Amino acid sequence: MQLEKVYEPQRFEPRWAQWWLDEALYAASNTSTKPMFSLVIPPPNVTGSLHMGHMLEHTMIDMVVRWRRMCGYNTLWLPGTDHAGIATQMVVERQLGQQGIKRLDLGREKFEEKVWEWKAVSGGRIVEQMKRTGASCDWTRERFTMDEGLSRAVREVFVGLWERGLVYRGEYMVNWCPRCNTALSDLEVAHDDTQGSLWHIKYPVIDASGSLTGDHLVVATTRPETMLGDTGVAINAKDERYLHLHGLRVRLPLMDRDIPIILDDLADPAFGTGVVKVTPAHDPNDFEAGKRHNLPHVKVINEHAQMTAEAGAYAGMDRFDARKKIVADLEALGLLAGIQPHNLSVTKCDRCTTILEPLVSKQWFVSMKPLAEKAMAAVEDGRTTIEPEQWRTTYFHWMRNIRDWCVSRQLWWGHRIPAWHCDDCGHLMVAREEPAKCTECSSANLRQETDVLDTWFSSGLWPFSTMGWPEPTADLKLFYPTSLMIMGFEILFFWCARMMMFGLEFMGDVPFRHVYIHGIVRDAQGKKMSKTRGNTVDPLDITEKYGTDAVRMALLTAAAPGTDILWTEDKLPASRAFGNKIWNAARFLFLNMERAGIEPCIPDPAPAETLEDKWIKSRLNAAADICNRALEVNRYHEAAQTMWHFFWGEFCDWYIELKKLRFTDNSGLDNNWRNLLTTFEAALRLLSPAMPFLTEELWQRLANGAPGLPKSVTLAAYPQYSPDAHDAEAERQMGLLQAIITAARTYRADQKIDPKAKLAARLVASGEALAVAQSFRESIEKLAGLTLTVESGTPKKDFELLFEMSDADAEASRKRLAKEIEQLEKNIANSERQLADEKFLSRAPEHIVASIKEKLGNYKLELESKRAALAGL
RNA sequence: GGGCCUGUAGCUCAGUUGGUUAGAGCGCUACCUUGACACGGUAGAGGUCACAGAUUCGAGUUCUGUCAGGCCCA
Repeated sequence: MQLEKVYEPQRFEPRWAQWWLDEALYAASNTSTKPMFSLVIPPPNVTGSLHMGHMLEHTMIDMVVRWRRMCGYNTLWLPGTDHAGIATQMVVERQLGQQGIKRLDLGREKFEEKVWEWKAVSGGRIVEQMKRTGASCDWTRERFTMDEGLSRAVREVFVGLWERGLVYRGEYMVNWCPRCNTALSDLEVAHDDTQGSLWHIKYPVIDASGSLTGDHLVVATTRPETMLGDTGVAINAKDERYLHLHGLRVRLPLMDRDIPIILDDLADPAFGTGVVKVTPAHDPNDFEAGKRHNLPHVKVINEHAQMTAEAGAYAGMDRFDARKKIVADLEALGLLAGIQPHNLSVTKCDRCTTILEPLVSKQWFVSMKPLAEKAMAAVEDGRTTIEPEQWRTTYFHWMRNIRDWCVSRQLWWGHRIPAWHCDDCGHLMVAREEPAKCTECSSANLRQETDVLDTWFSSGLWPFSTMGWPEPTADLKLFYPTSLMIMGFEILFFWCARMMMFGLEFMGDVPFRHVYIHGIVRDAQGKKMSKTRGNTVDPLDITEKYGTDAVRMALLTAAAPGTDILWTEDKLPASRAFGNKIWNAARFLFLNMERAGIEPCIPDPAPAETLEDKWIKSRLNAAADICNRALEVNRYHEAAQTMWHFFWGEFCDWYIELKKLRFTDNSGLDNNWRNLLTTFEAALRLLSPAMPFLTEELWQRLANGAPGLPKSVTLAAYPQYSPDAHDAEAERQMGLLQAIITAARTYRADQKIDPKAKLAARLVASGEALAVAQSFRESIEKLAGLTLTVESGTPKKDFELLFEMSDADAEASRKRLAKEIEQLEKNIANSERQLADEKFLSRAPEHIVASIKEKLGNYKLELESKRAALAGL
């Protein structure tokens, strides 16, 4: 069998992706008795497409899931998407807008139909992209947050919370997005530090009889347009400057409304003028102050951020136009005392960046404190772990300062709140199914609540709603709690925290045993990738160009816990080169198998007879050990780097190089080949979780359809550590062999000896080194370009390699030796100083002292040897 | 304002509980178009671990402070 000369993953990746799907290779069993490993995907937004963040997350998940599966676990990776209420509604509204259709003209039902149509198109896209990248999900269990079953779970939980008294409805000040036309939760608000202004406005003081006193109070505000809704002016009780005015009133400019001067801590004597206007309808702090002082609400800005009829002459204007006009009008009246530049934090809509308007409205809330307490306890006692550690701290910090969650959204796309209003008596009913008549007055005039729930409400149920809850399904029984959750920190509060709360409340147990928070993929300058910045990388583009395995490897090797990935495209050629290396190692084996008269096969294991066989088995064992332990604790980069180093630095650089010297035509499947092929096959299994496509392609070619083998390398056994396979002797001896070859090569390079010229050399050694040099004499000659004589003797170090130097330039050697001697002298001085230090001797542990002594001995031997060599030049 | 993280080779980053001469990939230099691979091979150069103190026999690693950069929450 001939492999093409160059690794071209595009040729086989789509084929294997499709085959894995067709064979349903990754479907989990809910009747299996094998140990279980389950994980639910953080559901991507159904309207989105795959970006680098997904690619990183899915690659990590896929690696750990594939590894568990190969380790013999009954493995479930449950895929799906969420309906992303606001984002999806925005997209569909925009599309309809292009056809000149308005949502309100269409009506709720028709609009919902349109969204479902769009979902069918767009939801397919991200799933197709995932399939192409080989995500080893159980596609038979794919879910969507708006599926019937998941919607039922949403109703069940909402009603359950209502029955527990944890859901309430009321008039509160909420974050309102005038563009999305909906209330938002605190988490959907972005705070943006902006350079603004502080306007100082004169409010004329009036006395009890209603006449102007000629005095005035100067208030400082960042939002002059809200003054039209002022219903009070606050001063601080400790502020001597204004106390004499307490009890009087001021005449609100532009509106000619008389409003009281109140005493309240809202007024900070150190800020601005120390006098603050109070607008209970348009500011959260003023809302509270208004409650304390019974101030009326005057709503001057509406849901569309336009001035209301209450705004008098400004009615109908946009809030920012009104601001300009009001400032101008105040100035004309001589009531503008000044304008100061001022830095302030502006609240914006997380989705559309529109500046939010705090508005009072009737919304649905979930009481969070009781839920948060359970969620904290579960992490405190270790039922769920959160790693890296810093996120555990963040989790607690947020939970401790939690506030109630506004869950209602004024959207049409989402789970409609299961509540009904009686049009006759006004009674409110929350129920699992639509009631036939009012439970108070028996009227049949019922209207369902028009609000829908925050998308994160349904996402919060994901680990159990996807498994069939509230039905007691076999899936739930086996796969809940899930084993692991891998996700980004940006949804730690939005999602992870809520899943913890809902899981504990409704399943009586945590949703997952471990949470691992990965970093985010940034651009080369460390900036977050975003479409508006235009610095995004399309994972499918680079996948097409370099292959999925290369993209995976580039991400994995860079993904150290707790750090973000600065994405530079030069990571890709490197990992594709690694793929090419693997490909060509295989190509080499296949070519030589043909010469040896061997059909591709995975032979039975053979005893390791040669040093290189014993050594590579020991190294494979060590690599398997590191990979298994690293994957156990989410150290993906460590596993990936270990695979890389084992395959390239050990298997290719040394093992194959030594093995090829033993090839003879028509040898047949001897022990030499058995060892080589079984090691190669084990290496493919070792690498499979990281590079599933390439390893599958090569493994299938090697397996050659032989009976009795697993269907796919991705279902074969992952290499495991065995203490018996560790061979210290072989590692030591191989180390000597490598040192001999490297010494000769270094010498040649230093001396700039023609690479084709054979160099005569003498090796003096004793014991193990002598034995190794004797049995590998020809190999050393070939790999280092020598003609070598090996002599028994007593070298100063392990061995001495001597060259004929009659006409060679000794200068380079002298320089190198001098440098090495200098380093050795430094080391010796260091060690001697340490060993002369009584404090060190008395306080350091014995094994450390012993190791320093041994080190010193070695340095001295080496120094002697180098000095002799230098003298001999 | 409260909290978290980062600062190690030209670049991107590793560096478990303090203990050999601080590592990798890319890049760089020299040589090699050696029959698997130039997406390659061989050999190199390159770091006072941001700075200042402290603890310790011993600090890249622990503690304190300073500087620089980033993030989260108000």
